[in-house]
Amino acid sequence: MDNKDGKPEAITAKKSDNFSEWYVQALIKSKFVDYSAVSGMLVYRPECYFIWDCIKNVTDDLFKKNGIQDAYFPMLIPEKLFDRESEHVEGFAPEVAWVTEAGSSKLEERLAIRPTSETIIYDSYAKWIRSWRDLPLRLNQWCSVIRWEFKHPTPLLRTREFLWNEGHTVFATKEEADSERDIVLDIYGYVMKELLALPGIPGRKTDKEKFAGALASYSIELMMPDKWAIQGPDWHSDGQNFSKAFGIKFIDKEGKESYVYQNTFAITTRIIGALVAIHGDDRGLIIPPRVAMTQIVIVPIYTNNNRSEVMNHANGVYTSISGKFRTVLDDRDAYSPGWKFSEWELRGVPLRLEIGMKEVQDKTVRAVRRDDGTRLNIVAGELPQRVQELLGMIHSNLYDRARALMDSNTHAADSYDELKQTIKDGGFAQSPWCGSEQCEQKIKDDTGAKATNMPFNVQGSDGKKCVVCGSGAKYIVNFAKSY
RNA sequence: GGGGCCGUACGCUAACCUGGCAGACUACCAGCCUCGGGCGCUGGCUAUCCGAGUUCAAAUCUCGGCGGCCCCA
Repeated sequence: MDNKDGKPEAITAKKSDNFSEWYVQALIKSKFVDYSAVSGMLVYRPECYFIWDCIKNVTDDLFKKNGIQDAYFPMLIPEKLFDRESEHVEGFAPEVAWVTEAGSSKLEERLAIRPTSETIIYDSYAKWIRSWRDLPLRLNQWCSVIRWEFKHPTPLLRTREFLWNEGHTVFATKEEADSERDIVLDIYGYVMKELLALPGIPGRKTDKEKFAGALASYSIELMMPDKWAIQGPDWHSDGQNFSKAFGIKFIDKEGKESYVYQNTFAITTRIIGALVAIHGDDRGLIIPPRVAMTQIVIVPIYTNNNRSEVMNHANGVYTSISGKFRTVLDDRDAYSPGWKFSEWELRGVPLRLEIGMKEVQDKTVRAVRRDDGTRLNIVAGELPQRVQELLGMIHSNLYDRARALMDSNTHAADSYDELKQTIKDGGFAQSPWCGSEQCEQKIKDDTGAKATNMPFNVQGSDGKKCVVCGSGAKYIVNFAKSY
């Protein structure tokens, strides 16, 4: 984008000055994703897709351990099925893409390309469930969905196609259905913290912001570097809305016919956009070690005179760690060491090992952390253990840094003035609220902030007054400008 | 719905106003190099969105199409 300084591949925008420009350059120049021929639809290149694979594998494993199995349902949904639940249709209709033709003939009934799969899945559930013995039924699918956004697309954060899991579980009773909530939210929280080094705020959505057709929605909210909120994974209690619309009913133990209670839940590729945005810096991406396709890059530093000695040492180091860590030995002759440093930093490899003649003589390697630039020399014989420690430290540091950003910009705001000031300054305002949609709407109109969720870990609305109307507060709500 | 801007190689850009061999940087390919922060050098490859018009001659002027971006409602 800018060649004048002779570094055309480097990111020219500063994250702190121009966040959105920085974000796009970081993603594209690092070869993490690319635009495709379809506006609003992305190509996930290997380092990006690797992260999705990690999220998918770990999440799926935990789903299975908790009794949720994978299945797969069609991508196309007949219009009459799609239209069956009215709130659901209203929520999604404006951005549904339709298939209307096959070859040269018009279809008799147009088919929706799934924006989400409740309707096609519940049509099957209605056929499968007859008795209390068929319950619970807990299925999940990994797929992509299409929502034809008309706002300006942003890579990973707002795209017309994205990848996700959609869990669709059904139970005989409301209690049983509700008991799934914390299991699923804990799985998502674990994946965020332990894999992606991302902190989040779990809580319940307000009725205004809940999923179309749900009784209640719960989300994990994250803070972006511009101090706006972005919604992470979510879980919805759908009650009997869909089961009544789709006729999913069973004969219970007493011989009575009743409708099932349902839940849905999802994590999407959007979280990878949040990961890039939150961890990256002016040099490029910083990928947390557990999801980095390349965890360690070895850069040998040699001239024609000492190439074999240096490569000898570098190969030894590679052999000693490559079985245990995802390691690349960058022995490309065509690039200078400095060029390689910049390249791997741009791509976010968490740990770099430099090996030149000094290290050959000392039998050491020079390690450079991507997260904070720390350099240290490591004795070659201690490598696997030391590298293991360093990767762990990098993960913790990334998490702590993101946590500090979020915590230091989250404020209790018990008055309307405090709320307005917090939103104006940028950040999360946690304020008492009476529960009325008018008060919620007024906050949105006055400040541009919306209710992200009502955090589980913030109690104490007792005795407090709604910041808008002054009547008794029922909830503490996390208000923020939101993606 | 209304208004504006812009389409030159992988990318970024010059030439456009005032018509005359489409130039630089980068990438890419081949080779060299003294290669510790995008090192330096030699050689090579690739482009005027599509169509029509005006003209001896069109990237340049005119018209139409297609595509992209921005602003307003």
